[in-house]
Amino acid sequence: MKTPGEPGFAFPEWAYKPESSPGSRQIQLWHFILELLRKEEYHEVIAWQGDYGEFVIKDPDEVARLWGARKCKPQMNYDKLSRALRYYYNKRILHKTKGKRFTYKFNFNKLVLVNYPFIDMGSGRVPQSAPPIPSGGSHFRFPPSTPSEVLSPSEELRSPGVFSGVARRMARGSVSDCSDGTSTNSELEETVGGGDERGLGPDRSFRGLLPPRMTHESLFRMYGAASHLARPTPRVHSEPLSPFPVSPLPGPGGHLGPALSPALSMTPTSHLPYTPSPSMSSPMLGSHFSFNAEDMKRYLQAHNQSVYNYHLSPRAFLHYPNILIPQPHRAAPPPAHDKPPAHHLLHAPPMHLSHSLAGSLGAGPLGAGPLGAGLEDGPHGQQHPSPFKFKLQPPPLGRKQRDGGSAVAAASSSSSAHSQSSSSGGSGMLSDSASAMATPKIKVEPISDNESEEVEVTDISEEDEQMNHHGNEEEEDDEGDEEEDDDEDVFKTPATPPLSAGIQPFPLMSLKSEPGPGSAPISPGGTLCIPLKLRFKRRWSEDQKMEADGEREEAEDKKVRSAAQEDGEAARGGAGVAESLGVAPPTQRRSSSELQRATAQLSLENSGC
DNA sequence: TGCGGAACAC
DNA sequence: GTGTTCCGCA
Repeated sequence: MKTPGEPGFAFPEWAYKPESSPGSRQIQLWHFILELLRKEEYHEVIAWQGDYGEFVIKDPDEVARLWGARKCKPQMNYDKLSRALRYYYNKRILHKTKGKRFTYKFNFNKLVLVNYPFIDMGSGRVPQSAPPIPSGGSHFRFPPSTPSEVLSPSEELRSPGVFSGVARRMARGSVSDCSDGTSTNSELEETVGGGDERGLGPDRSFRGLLPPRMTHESLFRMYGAASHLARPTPRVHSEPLSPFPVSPLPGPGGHLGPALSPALSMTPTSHLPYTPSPSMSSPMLGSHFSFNAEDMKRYLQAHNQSVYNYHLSPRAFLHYPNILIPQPHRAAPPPAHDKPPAHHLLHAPPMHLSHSLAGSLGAGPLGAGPLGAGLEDGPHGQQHPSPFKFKLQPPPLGRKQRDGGSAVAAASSSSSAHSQSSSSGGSGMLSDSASAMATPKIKVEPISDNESEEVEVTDISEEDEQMNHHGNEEEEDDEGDEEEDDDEDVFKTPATPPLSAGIQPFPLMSLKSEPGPGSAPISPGGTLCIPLKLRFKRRWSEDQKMEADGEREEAEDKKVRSAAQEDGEAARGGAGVAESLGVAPPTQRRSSSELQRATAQLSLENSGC
């Protein structure tokens, strides 16, 4: 098992390999696409459109030409390029937006989140349409931290600074290789600008980031800009929208920021077993972020949404806990609208987060489920905390699969539901159970293909959400997404189902309901907050355990579930809060010191709440 | 217009 | 492993 924290932590390799993958000759098509998308110059040729990472190739021939130039393939044409794009379907890097000509959509799960969190899809300048966040409706941009930002995911991730460098490389390098490419190159380069490569760590660093290990610093670096954002930073391009990039947490939140994106990345990769959260937390905790709660929340929301939107794995959500958004109340759902706007990211209603969190909390270890649901809200506003199911994504399906997939998807969804219901009776339980379920199953390995498991998880959540939401986010996309999901396959983990039932839309509810108290060192202050923390701890601990012991996981899950159920009951009773939870099983106990610390901090902070 | 298999190059 | 090229199919 790899833990996120571990160096070996695995993300799909392709995630790291941006330009540098050998086979790719330094630049991969999708990177190239992103590059073009972020450049205003190419907006006429290719531009973001619609939601989430959806983009349209306005001038296929030109895009092909540019790509060919970069790759020194004069013969390149759209037919060929499109073939390459189609291969991404399987990798889930992209999918075709059905019904829209020349329109594709990035699966940020894997890509963006992982790789490009910082990237601003629409370059900062050009808001083009940054890939809008689905739920939010608004488009979010990736935060371009800087011009350089772009980059290849891998490097980017690795080192914050790096990514800029990478971008450069991409720009330059990619194009530069060929004389032909020059045109492209030049442009790209311009955007890229800089030259600082910080070539920091290689992929590994990236990996490291995710996990607890990720150093805050690194994160900050990565998000540096973002961090700034939080504060009045200059850079922030408008990114407010972009979930990841920017906000991540600005300065104080740096942790978050990093965490988030990393988390995302992690999730996407899915590699992270639940650990992420813990890991995240630990770091975060250590640094304790000082962030504005609101901003954080918003950010988180956005993040969650994005995650959700992008089909990130539920795990991504886990991170949120760290974030901690004390706010229980979820207000209205930050509709897409809200989020969309630049500020929104920051401002975005925490709802989702809290809400999601709550759900997750209540749900169980996996925040994901709830989170996902929460994320989704965007459009609707609240969404139900639909239980998301974890699906393990199987390798991308080809069309064939898709075909079958539609049916399958339905089935899966249904099945997932079943599993959930069956598995956990309780609402909250689901998440937990799911998480538990998931965890064990989940492999941390990097896998692209293997992703199935890891990614799957993420996807699953997505699917679940989608399933639940269905039209919400992507209408058009939905199909695609669903397909993807379907394709991905889903393993459903039992968790989700209950959530819907159990999970309460309102974060508060969930919070209260959640058990927590017993276990964790709760801080006096906000009981609610504390519970959450506890919850997180539990989750984390659980995750960890799970990772550690697959078997135990189940047991724990059960316990948790029971606890959750209890919690729910308690909540109902009114008392709530965790006490009932005291049950919090061993997992809590186990919760790593980090977690505890984190929770403690959180609690403290929250108490303020 | 889009998909995906297959062979092949790097 | 990634992408290119070619091709047949819908």
